[in-house]
Order: sequence, then structure tokens, then C-alpha cells
Amino acid sequence: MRVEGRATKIASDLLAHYDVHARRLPWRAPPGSNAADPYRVWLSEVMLQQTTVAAVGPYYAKFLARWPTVADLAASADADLMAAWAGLGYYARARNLLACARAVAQDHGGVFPDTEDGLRALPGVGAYTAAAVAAIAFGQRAVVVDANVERVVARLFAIATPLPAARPVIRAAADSITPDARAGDFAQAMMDLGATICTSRNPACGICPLRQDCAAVLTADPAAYPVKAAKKARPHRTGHGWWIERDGHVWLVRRPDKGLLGGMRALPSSDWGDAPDPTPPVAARWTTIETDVAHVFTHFSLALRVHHAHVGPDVTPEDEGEWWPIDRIGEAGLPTLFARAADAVRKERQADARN
DNA sequence: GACGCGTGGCT
DNA sequence: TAGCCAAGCGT
Repeated sequence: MRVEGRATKIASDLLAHYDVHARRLPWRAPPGSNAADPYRVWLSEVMLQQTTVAAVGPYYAKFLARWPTVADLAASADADLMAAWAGLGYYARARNLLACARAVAQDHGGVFPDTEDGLRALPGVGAYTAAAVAAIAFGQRAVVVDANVERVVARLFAIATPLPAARPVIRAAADSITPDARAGDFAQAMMDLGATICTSRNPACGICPLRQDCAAVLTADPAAYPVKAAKKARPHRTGHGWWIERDGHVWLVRRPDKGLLGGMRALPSSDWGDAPDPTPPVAARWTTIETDVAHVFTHFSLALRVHHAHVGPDVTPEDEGEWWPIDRIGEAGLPTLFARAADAVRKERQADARN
């Protein structure tokens, strides 16, 4: 009788569970087929970076309908792609997505590289995404480590070293349980497990297919893994934005490619430091809306004070920008902060009109 | 290794 | 509710 090693048992237990319980997701090939399109896998993986499945769903559908192949995407205009990405966040991903599509089209004959190293060299493709695409789209054995896998592995092996120092240990442990066959399914099974059972808070250990394999479940608090270093407090900042209206149009600028909301259309705004009274882009009779727009970014929270004014037909701000029709503001591709500022102005107008 | 980089859902 | 968290990457 053959005695399974622990690593082999973990993989077989997990894959058996996955065969029955795999989530049906739009970017996954249907069960039984192994026709994963590298373009679709890559597109979904980039969208899923630090982003929930629920948030990605509509964007993935929209992108796939509008740009069915990597060649279509490579041929799109920058502004169209950035506008389509608006609201999904982490806009460097959108810039890199386009750069990557163009690199594939121009340098790789329109075909994605089929090795981890080849993929890793593409813009916006890091260690995780390269491994995920290599495994899922090309069936190669690759060690796929995202936050789900980190959590599952840290619990399976009760790794007490805090993140991020534990990364090399976790990776080695993940490597040790990754099978040669079905590496793509294994990776997705680990992520499904992390998303649905081995969750960050209140893990459902009672129904976990790896319960018999898990070191953390024997401890008082399995959810204590992975151990994490303390986080820094998030500072608060105040900024100002200006809604400049002229004959049914509003003045929009394009933010610099680098930095926060890089490359996105936006209202003209101040630096978001602590400057008390910034100078408006044009001289006008400014009105300030009553309630600041509160918005939370990754590393600071912001109160955006929104000012609005009408200007005459001969007035144009000095800096570069464009007059955008207000009744089509939804098509401008404003990131969420400025979309909410625009909403705030519209609501105040409606309130004024009633008085 | 640390930091900058969005947004929305959950507890 | 205020913080935590999510299929990370580039610098």
C-alpha cells in the first residue's frame, strides 16, 4: 500500500474539492475544457490585482466585448482605454495593460509568451501574474502566490513569522505542495479556498477540504495566521477642486501619467497637501458646495472642497484641458473621486433650482 | 524592503 | 463605524 506524502495529499484533497466546487467565473474555461485563452486569462489577472471578483465582473465583460483580442486592445486609443478603466482603480494597471498589449502585438507576433520568464518581462506583469498566466493559460507548473495562497499556506504550516518577512518561507512551502500536473487548477483551487473557506476573518474550518492537513486548525485561533506587521496610520488631507462651467460644458484636465490617478481626466484641483487657500484656475465668482467630498485612498484620506462657477464665452483657463459637455459627463471616464465631485455639484444645482 | 498607488464591501 | 481587506506592480 502506497503512503501519500503530506504535500501530495494536500494537492489531491484540494483538487478533488475543486472538481466539485470550483467557482464558475467569466474568465474561466468551462469545466472539462482546457481551452484557456491567454488573452482572457491575462486580462482577468490584471483586473483582479488587489481587486475583488465582484468589482471586476462588469469591467471584464465590457473590455472583452469591446476588445475581443489582444490585437484589438493594442490598437485602441489611450484615452478610450483609460476611460473604460475609470472607477476600477490603480490606474497604472490600465497604462501598463495597453503597453503590454502593444508589446505582445509588436514584439511577440501577437502571441503571448508561454513561459513564466517571458511573461514576467511584460509591462504590468509581476511574479504573481506571470506564474498565474503560465499555469492557467499554458498548463505549466508555476508557483502562484497571491494573498489567498499566502494565507492558506501560512495556516497549513502554521507559519508564525510575520509578513512580509515570511514571504520566502511561504513561497517555499507553496512550492512544496504545488503539483506537476494541473498546476493551473491547483492555483485557482487555492484562491477559491482562500476566497470562500479559508477567509481572512472567520474561516469556515468545519467544511474545509484541507482540515485534516492543516496545522493552524489545531491551534486556538487559526485566523491569527498569517501574522502581519502593524500598519501605519493613514493621514488625512484636504484638497480643492474647481468646476468651471461655460455654456453647458465643464473644463476637464488630464492628470500627469505618473502619480495619483495618473493619466485620468479630472477636474482641475490643488495639490493635496495642506495649502490653506489655493488659487483657482480662473478668476470668477466662486461658490463652494456645503459638504466636502470625502474619499479614502490607499495611503491617505481626503476631504475635497469643491468650488463651482460660470464663466463667459471668452474665458479659458491657462493650463491645458478641454471643454466637456456636461450632459455627457458620464462618458468622460472620471475616476471615482471626481465623479462624486461632479455629482455633488449637480445635486447642489438641483437643490438651488427648487429654492 | 518600503512606499505609492483606488475603490467598494464587510464587520 | 472606522478599519480591514482584496487574484500586486513599479520604483
